[in-house]
Amino acid sequence: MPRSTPVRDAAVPAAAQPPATREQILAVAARLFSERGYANTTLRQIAQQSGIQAGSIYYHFDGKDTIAACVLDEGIAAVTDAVHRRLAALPADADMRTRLGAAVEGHLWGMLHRGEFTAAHIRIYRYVSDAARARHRSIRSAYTRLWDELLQQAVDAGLLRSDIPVPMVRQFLVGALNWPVDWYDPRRGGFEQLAAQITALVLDGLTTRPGRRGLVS
Amino acid sequence: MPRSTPVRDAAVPAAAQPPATREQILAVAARLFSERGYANTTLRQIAQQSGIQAGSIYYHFDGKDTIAACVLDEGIAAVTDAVHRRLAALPADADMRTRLGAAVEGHLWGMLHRGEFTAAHIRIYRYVSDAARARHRSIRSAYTRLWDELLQQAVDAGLLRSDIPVPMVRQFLVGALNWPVDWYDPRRGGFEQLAAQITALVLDGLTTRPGRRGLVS
DNA sequence: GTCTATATGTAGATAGAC
DNA sequence: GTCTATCTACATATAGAC
Repeated sequence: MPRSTPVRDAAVPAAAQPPATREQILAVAARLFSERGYANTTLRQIAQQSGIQAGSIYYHFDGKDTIAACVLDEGIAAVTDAVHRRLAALPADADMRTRLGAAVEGHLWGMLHRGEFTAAHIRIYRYVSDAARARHRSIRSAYTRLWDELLQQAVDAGLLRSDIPVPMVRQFLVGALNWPVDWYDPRRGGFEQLAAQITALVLDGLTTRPGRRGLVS
Repeated sequence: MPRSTPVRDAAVPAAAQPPATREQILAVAARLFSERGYANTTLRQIAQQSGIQAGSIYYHFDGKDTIAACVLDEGIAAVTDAVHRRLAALPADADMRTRLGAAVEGHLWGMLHRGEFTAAHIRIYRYVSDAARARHRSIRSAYTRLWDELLQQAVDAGLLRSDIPVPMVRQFLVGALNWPVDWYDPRRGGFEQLAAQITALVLDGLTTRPGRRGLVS
């Protein structure tokens, strides 16, 4: 388990601080894990790009596995927080299509806004130690449950097709939403455009449909 | 580069042969690569599960990197072959929806039928040596081109939405089709059912639509 | 074709100075 | 908090017997 983040003096603006070494290590580790894979990333590489020596890492973390656990934490938190925030910001009487769209946008926002951590999470999750993975199983299954409930409500409301089991729809949907982190390029259209396009694709499909709502562009 | 497969006596039924050591090594490697990651899989593990000693692998392959290259080959070939076969089997006057559906089913069939190799391909591609990856770039871009052409034809035919660029639709689509290998369980419904469900989801989306064609179940 | 034995490199982790 | 130096383990790959 990671050390808990030390409490900072609230009177000092956080922005004035240089990046804490611990956070620096995590950011570098996330990027290297997703670029080079978990086992193929060495503590020496992480240390070098963090501007310290390899041995110094052990002052901040118990070891490589603990670093991986923290990176996984950041990645899943970015996504779940974004989804919860967007859903909570909706008016109480928002219809199901609006709610689904908000959840989709939240997932995409979390994924792309903290791309190093979310990409690292997706790519290294299966390959970290059993201990680190076990610690995350409950977090991930809570997120899964959130989607299953949302999708079931959408089925009940008559918005979603009922000919495919909700868990399978969820696996398809969340899987599809995880890919843009691989290829999204902010220079070709901003986030809002991407979110609208992906939302249209998952909700309405690739084909044209007469009287479609929410046409993009 | 791998040695070319030795020519076998055509008079001897292939099925009567015990699995050639070389093929056995590849199959074990593909499974271990996808289960444990590339860098975290050792030649000793591959050798042990192939029933030989680590040193013996070098009679069949130049090294770990060559094994990875062969696994990548098998994975992409399984998918491209299946797609080409399904498209070629269609009558010449098949409409675009039929053609798109055939390509989707072909991709899924290739992915799931040779799951160890295709899963390994997806998971290790970014992490093998530059040399092995470079060798595959052209193969992968040919496959990408096949999809872009198919999708563009579908746009021209009025079947596919034209408000999202074809390359982005392709990235979304192929990405979405790559996930089922992570969670498909043949004990819960056969391949035909899965293919019909995934096809419906990508073509028509998650939402109900009036007068939808091709309802599943 | 497969074995044993080993050369060589480098990984994660630790100890103790500063 | 960070450094240097080092321990121990195990990886890929090679050599040569059988």
